[in-house]
Amino acid sequence: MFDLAGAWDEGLDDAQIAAATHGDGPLIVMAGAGTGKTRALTARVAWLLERGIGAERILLLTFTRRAADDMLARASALIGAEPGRRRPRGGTFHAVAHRYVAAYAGSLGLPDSFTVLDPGEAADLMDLLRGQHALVGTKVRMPRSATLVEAYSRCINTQRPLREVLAVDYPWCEPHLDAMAALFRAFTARKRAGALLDFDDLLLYWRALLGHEELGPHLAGRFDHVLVDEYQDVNTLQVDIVRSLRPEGRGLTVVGDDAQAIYGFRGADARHLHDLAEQWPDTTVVRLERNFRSRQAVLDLANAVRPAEDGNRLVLYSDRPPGPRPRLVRCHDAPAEARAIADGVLEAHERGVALRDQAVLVRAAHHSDLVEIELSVRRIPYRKYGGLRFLEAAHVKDFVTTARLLDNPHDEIVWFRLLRLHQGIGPARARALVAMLQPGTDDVLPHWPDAVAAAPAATRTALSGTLDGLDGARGRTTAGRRAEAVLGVLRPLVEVRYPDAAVRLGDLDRLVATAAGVDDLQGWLAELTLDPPRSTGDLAGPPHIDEDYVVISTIHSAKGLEWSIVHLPHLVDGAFPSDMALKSPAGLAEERRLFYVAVTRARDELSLYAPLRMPHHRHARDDRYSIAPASRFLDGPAMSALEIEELIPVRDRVPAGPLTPIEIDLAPLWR
DNA sequence: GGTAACTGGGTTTTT
DNA sequence: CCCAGTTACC
Repeated sequence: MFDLAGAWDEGLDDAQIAAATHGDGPLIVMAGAGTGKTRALTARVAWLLERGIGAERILLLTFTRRAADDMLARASALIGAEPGRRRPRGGTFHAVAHRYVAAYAGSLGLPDSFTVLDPGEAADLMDLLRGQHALVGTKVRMPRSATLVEAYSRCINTQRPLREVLAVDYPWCEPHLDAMAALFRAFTARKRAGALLDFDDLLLYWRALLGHEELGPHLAGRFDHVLVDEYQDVNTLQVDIVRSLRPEGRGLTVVGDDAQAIYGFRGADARHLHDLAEQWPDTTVVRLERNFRSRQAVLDLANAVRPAEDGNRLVLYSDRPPGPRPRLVRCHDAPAEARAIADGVLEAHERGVALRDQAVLVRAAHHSDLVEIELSVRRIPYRKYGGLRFLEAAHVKDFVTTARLLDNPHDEIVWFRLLRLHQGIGPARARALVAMLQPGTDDVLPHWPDAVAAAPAATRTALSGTLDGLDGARGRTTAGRRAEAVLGVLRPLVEVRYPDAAVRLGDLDRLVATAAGVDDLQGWLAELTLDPPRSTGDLAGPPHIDEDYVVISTIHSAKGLEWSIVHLPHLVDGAFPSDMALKSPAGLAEERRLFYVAVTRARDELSLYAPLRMPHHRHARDDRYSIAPASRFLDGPAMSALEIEELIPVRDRVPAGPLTPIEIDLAPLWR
């Protein structure tokens, strides 16, 4: 049986215990960074289980799959779960939504074989349709397909009309308002017709299920408790979902920190966190301010940069010894910054700090380019998280789309992509061939010979090989074998298409290997789409115990994580804060919160880097530089929490005066 | 008419 | 480094 004293032994303090043992009324846990909210939430789940609430009557909505798994595993450990015992339901909003949409596909008018589109595929679909809506041409600037998807998604996620979204966020697109509205209508219709669901649709459909007269209360009634993590990052749709799940607020627990709201660009708004407290008068608010993670010197900086506008200002404090003040390293330029970081990593390693306990956190994925080069040169292993995703690599997309074809051969976009992989088939021929295959009809198989005959002579062998291979793959029974067969189809195409085919096929081999243990290929693909591996290394499974590497991550992907030592490069206006965000006060405020998140990842040591000379990217070709003193985050209060270190004199010297001309003779090579 | 190979300009963050 | 626009080739 659950022993509450066991939880105390883990070091819960009064505030955490108050959160864990709260009754049924709506509960908001305002949790500053590093204040042990995961422990509190875990303890709450354990406490609920101990009170006799069935595990299947608890729903845990978290921001990432990792957070959900982590919490569920810890809760199970707390109550000493015997194997086979039911675990609480949990996952990301999108993953849980997918489960419900799959279970009630029929009621939603969807076939069981519906497909989840990733944003890249959604952009491809936009591209396919834009031609019919006067959104192509070179005379005026046209929104890119990714921009179209973004704008569309923002309308959905904030439930604001397109007119308003364009006026506020995409003013330069306003001339295209009518065309975009028409395109978006066509986009929705096309998704509907092809049983294609993008990420937003998953939320829309789940919300629709919950809003249904009979089904809604039934679904909500399955749970006694709903716990939502990172509530400052929810958007309007997610708020609606939570409200439908807990209409009276009974059994609702949300955890959040408005100072860590960093997903405004995705339609999130921290105001939802405050609205909640006003919605039900009997809401209990528990504040977690005692930080278990960082030394006080790091927290002093965090408190100084914490945005002032938040209503319930949390001030973090620590019982640990203060530790060294965070350093601000002012260095000559970005290469010097990279060298300084590599120096710091090696120096700490010699002191006994494992590489895995050190991280370089960046605003944008490419900010670590030079650091990566420097680490490679010095043979310091690293792993990069965030930024370009594995799933976005062309060959992985090829694999995923082809695998989808097995169960849903009616999807024109997939055929289009697969056909274009063949040498000699471009957009025009692919379109003609897709028309011949008639993917809308019952079976595409009878049309295959026609399609092969219509293809250019040079590609017929390859094309018929592809089609036969697909047919063979459809006959395979297990997911693993099907995945293998798909790779078999793709292998010759990849070999011809990509110069670095060997590397890409290596990736696909690993992907296929992970499919071996699954029973449902389509479900596995949907999961892969919703929760893609965060770095290529993740596919290889859990890393070895003795494997050691520095972590490079975007700050967004680093949320919720911590390291002993953290390096923050590129603290220069235009880089961090990003120049894209400098235009509006709201954008700048979000950058500041992002900075707060970055600072609070550090347990013991924190170094900020401000290169003085940065290529001004608009003129990068001219080798013109802008002189940037530092980021505007480093104002008075922040500076007083910092130790300043000047690295400027360490600049590489070039011999003065004219050099002897150097001649290089390549003639011997051609003899 | 259609494809492949080249060139030059632009680049945030993620479920 | 990826995309779009252009050109050269079938």
